Amino acid sequence: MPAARSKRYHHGDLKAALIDGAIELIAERGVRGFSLAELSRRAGVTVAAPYRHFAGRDELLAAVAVRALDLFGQALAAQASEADPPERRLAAMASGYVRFAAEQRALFGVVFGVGLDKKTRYPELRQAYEDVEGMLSACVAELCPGDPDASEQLADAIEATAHGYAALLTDQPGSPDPAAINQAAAQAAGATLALIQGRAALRDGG
Amino acid sequence: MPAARSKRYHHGDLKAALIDGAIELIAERGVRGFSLAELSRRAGVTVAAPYRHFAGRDELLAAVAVRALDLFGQALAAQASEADPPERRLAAMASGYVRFAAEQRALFGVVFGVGLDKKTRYPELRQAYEDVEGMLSACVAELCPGDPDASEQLADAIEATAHGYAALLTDQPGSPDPAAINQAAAQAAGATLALIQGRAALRDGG
DNA sequence: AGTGGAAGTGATAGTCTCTCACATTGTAAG
DNA sequence: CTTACAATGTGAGAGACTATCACTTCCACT
Repeated sequence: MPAARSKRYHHGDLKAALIDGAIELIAERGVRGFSLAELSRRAGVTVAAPYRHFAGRDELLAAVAVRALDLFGQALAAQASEADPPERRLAAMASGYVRFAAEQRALFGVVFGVGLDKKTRYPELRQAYEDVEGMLSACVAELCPGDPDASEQLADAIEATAHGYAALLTDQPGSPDPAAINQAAAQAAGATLALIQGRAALRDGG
Repeated sequence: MPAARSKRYHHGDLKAALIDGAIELIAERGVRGFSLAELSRRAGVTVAAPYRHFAGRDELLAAVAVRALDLFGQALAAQASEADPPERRLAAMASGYVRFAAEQRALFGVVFGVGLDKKTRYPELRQAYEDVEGMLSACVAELCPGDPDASEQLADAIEATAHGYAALLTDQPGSPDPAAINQAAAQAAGATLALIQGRAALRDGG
C-alpha cells in the first residue's frame, strides 16, 4: 500500500481516501452541501476519477452510509454494554441513538437524510441497517420471551421513538446545543421505559 | 384575476401557479428531483421568472412547506375531531400523523426532508410548524392538568414517536404500500396509548 | 521484457441555480 | 388621454455540478 502523496499518477488507495474525505466534507458542509466535485478537488484528482470506483454520487454515499451504520452500531453496543436489566439497556440504547444522531450529525444524515434506498438497492447497506435494527430487537426479545409478535411491535415502537427524537433534534440546520442533546437523549430513554411499562396498550390502535 | 393562458407577457398570478406547480412536480419526482428550471418550464415562463417572486429555491420550498403544514394541521384536526376521550384523540392524531406522512409523502418531505430552517428563518413557516405542534400539546394538556412539565414531556414523546414511525415509513423511496401504512398508523396509535399508560416512567431517563 | 488491464486525465455534454440588463405591461397621476 | 413608473417577464450568461468518453500512465504478472 503506497503512502506517498506526491504527484504520482495513481493515487494509491483513492477509494478509501474518497470515503474518508466524504465523511469530512459532509461534516463540514452537510449532506446537502456535499459534492463529488469538491471531494475530488480535495483528494487531488480529477472529477472523473471517482467514477472508476463508484458508479455515481449515490453509490459513494451508500458506501459512506455503510461505514456510518457500522459506527452507529458500535455506539449502540457501547451504550448497551454498560446497562444491565434489559429495560435499562433498551433505555440506554435509545439514549445512545439520539446522542449519536446529534453528535455525528453528518453520518446520521447520510444514513437517513438523503433518501438512499436502504432496502432493495445496495445490499451491503441493507445488511448494515438490519444489523443495527437487530441489536434493538434482540434486546427487546429478551424482554418478551415467547411472544414474537409483541416483541416485534415493541421493538418497532422503541425504534420509532428513538428515531423520532433523533430526527426532530437533527432536523434543524446547525449542530444542536449540548443541553438540547442531553434533554432529548434523556427523554428518549424515559419514553422507552414508558413504552415498556405501558406495552399492554400497544395492541389496540386505530 | 386574469385567466387567459395564452401568450400574454405577464402570467397573471405566477406566484400561486408556481406553488401549485411545485406541489405537483414534487409529488411526481420527489423533493430531491424537484427543480426550479423544470417548474418554470411547466409554468410556461423563463427560468429567471420565479426569482421575481422568491429569493431562491429554498424560499419557494418554504412557501410550499407552509401550505403543506396547513394541510397537515387540517388532517390532524379532522382525525382529532372524531375521537373523544383525550387519550383516544391523541392516538387518532398519531395515527393521522403517520397516515398524512405516507399519503402526502411529497408534502411531508418538503416539511421535514429538505433541511429547511423551520425555527429561525422563514417566520411564516415557523408559525405554521408551531401551530401543528400546538394541536398536539393542547390535547396532551387536557390529560395532565396542573403539571405543565409532565405535559410537555409527554407531548414531546408522542410527537417523537409519531414522527419516528412516519419518518421510518417514508424513508424509503417509492410510496409505501397501503398495508404498511395501516400497520404503521395503528402501531403509532398503540404506542401513543402505551406512552400515556406508562408515562410515570418518563422522568427517569439517562 | 513486455503487455493487459486498472486507474487517472482532459474534454465535453447537459442540467441546475442565480444574476443582470433590458423589454413589456398594468396602473395611476397629471 | 397620455405619460411615466413600478411590477413582472425575457434572454443571455456565469459558475457549479453529474456523468461519459477516448486517451494516457503505470502496476503486476507472465
